[in-house]
Amino acid sequence: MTTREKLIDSAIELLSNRSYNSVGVQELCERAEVKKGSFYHFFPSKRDLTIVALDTIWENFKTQMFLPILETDLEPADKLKTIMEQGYKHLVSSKSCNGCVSGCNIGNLAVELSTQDEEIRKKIVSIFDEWTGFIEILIQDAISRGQLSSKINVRATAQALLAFVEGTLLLCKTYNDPELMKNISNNAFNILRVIK
Amino acid sequence: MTTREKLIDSAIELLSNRSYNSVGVQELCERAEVKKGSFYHFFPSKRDLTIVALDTIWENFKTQMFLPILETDLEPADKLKTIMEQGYKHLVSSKSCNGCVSGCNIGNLAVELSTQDEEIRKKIVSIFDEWTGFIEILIQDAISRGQLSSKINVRATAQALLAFVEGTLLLCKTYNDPELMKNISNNAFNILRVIK
DNA sequence: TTATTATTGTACTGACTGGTCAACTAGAGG
DNA sequence: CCTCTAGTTGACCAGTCAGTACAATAATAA
Repeated sequence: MTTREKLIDSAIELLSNRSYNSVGVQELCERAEVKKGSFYHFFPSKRDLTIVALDTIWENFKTQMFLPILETDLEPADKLKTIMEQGYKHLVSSKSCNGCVSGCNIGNLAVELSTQDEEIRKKIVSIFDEWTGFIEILIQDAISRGQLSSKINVRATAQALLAFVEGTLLLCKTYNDPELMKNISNNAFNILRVIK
Repeated sequence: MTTREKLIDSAIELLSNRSYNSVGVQELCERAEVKKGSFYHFFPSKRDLTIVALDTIWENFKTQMFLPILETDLEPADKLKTIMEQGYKHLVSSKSCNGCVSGCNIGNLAVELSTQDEEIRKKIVSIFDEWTGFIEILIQDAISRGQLSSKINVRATAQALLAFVEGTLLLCKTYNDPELMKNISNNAFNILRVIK
């Protein structure tokens, strides 16, 4: 593994379990077993490493878990269910590994930095846009199967789903309990009847 | 206003728009026009002030916006709609005031600190528990009016709603756009048909 | 009045922050 | 052999961090 890769890995690991402002360049380097000078040889700043880490996190999530599920021939609803199940498993393993539920790595940075770092905010927006785009395809699929009205606002519905997922991860992190995810997603469909 | 109150106000203001780790004790004191010595006379640590600020934020939200709506004689669904509308207005005014959507002050601290400060995490859990409790009452009301099946898991449904609200605020903050809240909540009811 | 307590002000600590820099090493191409 | 370059190193900034020490002052009570 190259020095650059070691730094990215270190950033993903540390930022996943802690926060941007609580992780220092020094610690980033120590975990990567790299000297500070090397850090600034490969990345102009901590923020730049974070942006690359963000891209890597999203790329990994997309190619290793999200897309493989979307490319199956499951029903749209079952795809969603599978995604939630995979998310649950991820939370369980992350908790057993480091003692706490870390939630969504991307959402975490979004919350912490959106009002403070415009560049990182924009990067996360582009990730959320792409994410929403995939959900839109899924919803379009449901529409073409006659499971959803063709009159709905596809984009807003996809965003609502993403919001629901992010919010669920936020609660799991706060309660430090992956089981919440099961309960919440099993009862999510009741929301509709309350809202409308 | 007492020195103590000035410090709490300052904490609420700064923590609402930024993050815990990016706000220092010195800045907290400057905004409150209070010297550091006074800070540590009234609060043993930055964390303790944060916990008091968290309590105050929740108390204000509860008594000034949440409870007044719950105590009207609106239908449960209309109460929820009103809460979302009020939330939207709050986002709009916060954005016009300081240029960015700050999301949920409580959720923000939850995300940043849940894996790092057990005391603050527990405080937020107790707030979310209370919040969920009020939503449960609302759902029970809907059940007793025959608008929801009595077989549903009331607590998990309430948590799902809270997750949805928190996730929506997270997206609004990331996109720095209050309008998302309108679109998302208007299309939330489509989620159900996708999920189930 | 005096004694006591609550509050404020100033100066400071040691550790840590993100970031810079000049010196150095290893290896490739000629 | 020399030279060039990418990579590496550790010392070193200036500034900030949360928190402390303690004297000076204000308010209160006896």
